[in-house]
Amino acid sequence: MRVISWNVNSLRAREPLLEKLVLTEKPDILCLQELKILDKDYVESFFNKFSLKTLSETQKSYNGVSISYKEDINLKEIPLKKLNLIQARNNTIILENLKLVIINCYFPNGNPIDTEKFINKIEWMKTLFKEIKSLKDDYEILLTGDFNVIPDDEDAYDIKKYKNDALAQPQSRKEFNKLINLDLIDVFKTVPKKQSYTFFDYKTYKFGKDEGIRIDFFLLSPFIKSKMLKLKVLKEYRDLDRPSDHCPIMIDLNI
DNA sequence: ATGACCTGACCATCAGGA
Repeated sequence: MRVISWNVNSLRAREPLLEKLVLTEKPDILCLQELKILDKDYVESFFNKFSLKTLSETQKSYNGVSISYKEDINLKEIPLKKLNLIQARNNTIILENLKLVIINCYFPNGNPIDTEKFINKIEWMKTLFKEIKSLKDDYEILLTGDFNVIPDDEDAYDIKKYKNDALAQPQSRKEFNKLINLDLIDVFKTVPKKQSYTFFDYKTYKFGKDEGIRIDFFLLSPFIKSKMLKLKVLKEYRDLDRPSDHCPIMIDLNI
């Protein structure tokens, strides 16, 4: 089973690259973030063209997440409503036959740090922690998406630039580590730094300078990790016409 | 450097991203 996660920074703007991604990489499950479109029917019909079913949480202009999947996959949605109370930031699905839950998240950015936005980021992460804590008793976990957290200094090309950024604050890292301490494995952690960056700022053309940060993740329970066949940041999609500022991330599982 | 670039709103310029 191949799972891809991608913060597309607008579905409409990324349609040509999404088509390429779907046709080339053939994901079984495709988790997207930052759709920036309200129209759920539009999102669904876009992926229908590629024989993918889709479930989505949307809002106008901002945020929005979706999970598309091959038609023969048997799954059900479990809405974690507390994660979508204010903005559309989560879809969660269960594959009952595998006892696996897949949680797709667009974590709040949280900047600037002296505002309500940062408080809301930390609250949202605490809510996610509680949800996963209760799910992990019954299910294997695959948690993915744009976490908007730089967990360690080495996950940025120059951590000094992020000293006052919500992504690298101790509180943000603490909430990230609480997820890890639920016995979830950050599988990209052992991938060499320059191959594990997932975001390159449009401003000052960071991609060309290889100055990125690692903020998109797969966090897996140990059994799912044991089924991992392949893992890759699809960096080439950051180098095409009209790219997202995030790279897609891809994992193959022997399940 | 509270910058730069990109997107959606909507038509001039702002909010938001990270």
